[in-house]
Amino acid sequence: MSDLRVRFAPSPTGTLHIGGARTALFNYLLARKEKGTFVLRIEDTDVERSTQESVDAILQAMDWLGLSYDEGPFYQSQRYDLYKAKVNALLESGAAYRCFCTAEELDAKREAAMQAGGKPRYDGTCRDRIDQPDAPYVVRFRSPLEGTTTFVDRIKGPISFDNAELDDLIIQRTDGNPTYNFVVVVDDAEMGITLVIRGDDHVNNTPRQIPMYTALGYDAPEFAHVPMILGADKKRLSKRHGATSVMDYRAMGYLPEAMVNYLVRLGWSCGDEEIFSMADLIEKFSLDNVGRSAGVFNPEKLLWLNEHYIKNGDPGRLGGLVAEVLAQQGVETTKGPDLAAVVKTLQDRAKTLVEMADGARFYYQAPTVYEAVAAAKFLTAESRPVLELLIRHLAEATGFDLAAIEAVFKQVMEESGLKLGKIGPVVRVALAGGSVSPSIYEVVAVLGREEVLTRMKKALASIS
RNA sequence: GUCCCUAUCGUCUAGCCUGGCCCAGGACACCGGCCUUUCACGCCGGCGACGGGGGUUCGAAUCCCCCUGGGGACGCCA
Repeated sequence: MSDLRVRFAPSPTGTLHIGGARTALFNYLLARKEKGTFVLRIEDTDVERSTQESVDAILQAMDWLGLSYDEGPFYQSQRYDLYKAKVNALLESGAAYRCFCTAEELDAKREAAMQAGGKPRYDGTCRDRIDQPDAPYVVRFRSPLEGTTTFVDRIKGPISFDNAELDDLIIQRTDGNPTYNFVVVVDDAEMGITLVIRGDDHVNNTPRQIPMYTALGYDAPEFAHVPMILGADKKRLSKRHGATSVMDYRAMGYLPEAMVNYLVRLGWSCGDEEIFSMADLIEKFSLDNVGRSAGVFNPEKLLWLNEHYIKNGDPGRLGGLVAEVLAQQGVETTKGPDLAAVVKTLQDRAKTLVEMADGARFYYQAPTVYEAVAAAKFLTAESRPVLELLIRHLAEATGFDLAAIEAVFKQVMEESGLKLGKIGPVVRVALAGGSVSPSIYEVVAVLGREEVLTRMKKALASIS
């Protein structure tokens, strides 16, 4: 166990997105690699937008990806007493003060400042006021006016801000609830977080938070800001770029290991290596190799990785997953051929579990209608003799493994004088209902003698 | 607008810190070929980048400066 303590702190206002998942992954990986502690904290101080459904969705997504945490989930909504006490401490020490400006006044000032071409900042109206009217107020943190705040980002290197750029941010709302920039400081400190790994969009918050650690009597943690993930148009990744939720990909038939592999390589690299198992990553991951610039989310590469993991996956496990997809589509898989055997015939031709399910369906549901074009071309009077020949020999074959089946086809080819190119398509339509299927010998073997004969006879009967 | 970050093939990136091994390597995608009973897989090959301008140096993708591009932040959201 090392002293490293990291955390993932999502706000439950939606599902777990690609970007959040990567941040969580980086935290997880570093914690596991350094044998540190990974804390999960739910940032639900925005009562309006936080929902239990979102919490569940996030937890579920993390579980799917295999990102286990050591402590938590902690809910900020259950820690208000702590925040309240800290706000009061700041008020007493003078590090914070009450501000009686109304939201409307503030909006107007912000608008004006923006118009004037400046940075919209709080003008400090209540910073030094002595009277304390009996009116609604917010609490603001007294930020330093001069000097520079610098920190060394573990990914980006030294970053510094002029304190004059900062304004006094609100740490407690009119309704008494604390705000993000405050609770994040209190919690990261109270939970002993030593390294904050979070999105790039928080670099600007960092110089505002550092003085708060000091005012509260805490040591500031280290920071590592992970670059943003962009869409193909270089704009911040959002719904209009298509599926951005991790679970959307699960629904589309993606494997969690493909998602993890893709996510980690977006912004991190290890020489020329492309394929990483979670175990590899725990061994090899390092903040030193995380890039500093934003990256574009590339669904094609994710697809390729998924294809890779499907191709190399354990047939038994994949079979279970495909069965789930099929079940959702109302296809029963408990009766037909062995799922693992079915999967083996499809691993080289499916890029997703959904595609695999599409390819596997015919094994469990005999064709009720034949694909029109294929039937017109192959289920003709001309193919009757071939089907009859096949039915006879297949029924008589001593074994029914690949070798036996191949022998039967060889024999039929000889007797009919036809090449496999003529016979294969006929059998394919009869068994699978269309012109696309795995290798015909494999299909025959997996389907089994009884089912093959049934389907062939049915096809034969359809030719009239 | 102000501030912060950032910049190698269309995309993800290696190389940059510790200049020469780089007329820049890998992967995805794309294109062509081979294999082939369908669809795929696989294999082989190809296209394709150091944003621009100044420096420093015998020598720069690598170091420095400026410009430009891109992203982010500027909320009683997180």
